[in-house]
Amino acid sequence: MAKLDSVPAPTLRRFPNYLTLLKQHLQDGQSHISCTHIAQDLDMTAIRVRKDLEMTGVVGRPRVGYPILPLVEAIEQLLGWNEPSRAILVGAGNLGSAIIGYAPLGQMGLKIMGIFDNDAHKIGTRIQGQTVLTTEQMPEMIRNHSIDIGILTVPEKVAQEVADSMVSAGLSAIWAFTPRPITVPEGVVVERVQLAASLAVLMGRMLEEDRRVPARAG
Amino acid sequence: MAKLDSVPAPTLRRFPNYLTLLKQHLQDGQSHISCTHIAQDLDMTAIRVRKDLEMTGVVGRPRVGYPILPLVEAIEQLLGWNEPSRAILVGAGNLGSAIIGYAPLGQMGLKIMGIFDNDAHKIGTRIQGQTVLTTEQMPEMIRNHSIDIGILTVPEKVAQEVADSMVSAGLSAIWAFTPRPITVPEGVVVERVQLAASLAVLMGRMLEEDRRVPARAG
DNA sequence: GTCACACTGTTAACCGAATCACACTGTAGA
DNA sequence: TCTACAGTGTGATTCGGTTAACAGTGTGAC
Repeated sequence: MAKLDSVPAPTLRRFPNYLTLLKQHLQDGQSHISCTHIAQDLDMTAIRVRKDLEMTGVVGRPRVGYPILPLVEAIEQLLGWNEPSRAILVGAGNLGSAIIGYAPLGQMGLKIMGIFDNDAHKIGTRIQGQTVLTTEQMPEMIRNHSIDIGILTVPEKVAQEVADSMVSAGLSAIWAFTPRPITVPEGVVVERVQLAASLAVLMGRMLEEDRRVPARAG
Repeated sequence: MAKLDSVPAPTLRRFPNYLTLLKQHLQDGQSHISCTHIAQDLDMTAIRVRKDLEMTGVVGRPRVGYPILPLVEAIEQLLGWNEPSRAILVGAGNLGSAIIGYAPLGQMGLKIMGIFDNDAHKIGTRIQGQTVLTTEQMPEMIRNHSIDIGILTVPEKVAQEVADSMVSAGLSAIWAFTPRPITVPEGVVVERVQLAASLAVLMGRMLEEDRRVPARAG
């Protein structure tokens, strides 16, 4: 039985990596896999893999490893990827379209129920087979289809406003691609994808490397 | 003078947040700002702000706060955002186009020097005013224009291959949007943007919340 | 049957980041 | 000039996640 303890965020972040690897080995016909093997494939230490898998409650056997199928099922259950969650996307710009087109979204238990924008030029157009609706129709959609997750890819200026109307319509989780934080009431979960933060880490480390080995002089 | 100690990754990640806030206050005509104020605006603790700003080497004054302009300059220097870095993007699909169209890229010191793809349908088309070139032309471009950063938005299958040819052409940093890790030699910096990981955290926490307050049943 | 050992499960040590507590400083106000 | 105090700077503490160390276990080989 899976533990009900809260899973640390770093572990949650690594779960998808395990999933893709496990599914691949499953397709190759294997039924068990050892954490040493997983660690090698994903370039991490065996201990960390063991610790992460411990969260699933699945037990392994000496000289055999962990049973893959139960692992996959346990992880998917911990992530809620075993059954589809209903989601909407607001902001059908470049980024929004890219997210919608991101193939493995379906494998992650996400079902896009609607796409919204307030740009007259975009309303009525189709993205990946779905018609773009006006933002005004959003709250109704959230209520009538009991949407769980809102994907926020609107420009900075209206981000907070849209988030507010999402929350007041009953959404419980927001996946935000906004450069600045948004504030939500207690109980609503927000996860931000910060491209700027990621780039900052990349360039910061790059400068550090250059400083350590000054091969190229600016 | 800014410290040359390595800046912790979490701090690097927060720097862009400070930057946008600071620039905004600068535009509003303010010359100084206190960490308490910053903390309130960004919904974090004052202590953490102070610790982060400590890395810049800029000193604040009691009852006045930190001088904004030096702060901005110090942070941009630590991130290498003060002068443009030359970058290329490989993989002109949905995601690639979205990245190219991501407005603040220029403010982050990134100058896109070329866009590459190996899909015959895309080669020759224009994205944000730039013509898509064939992947074969990439190494030449890297060498001739001393490109620093490669943005990797290709499908999973060719990711490692493209990364390899980037590295062998002399790139020193890769910003990868690939679902699986890529391996590079020592000295090359890789930063992955993992959409799946982010979504995993969101949904994991959502389930936790539901478990804690079981308002909605299945 | 029994032996070796690959691999797991668990407790303890470690480390870095976040947080706390508090001394210090110099400005603003009287 | 003096005082109060907002706000900084810093050493000590806590905390969570990673790593290490080691005991336990049951499979596969002989």
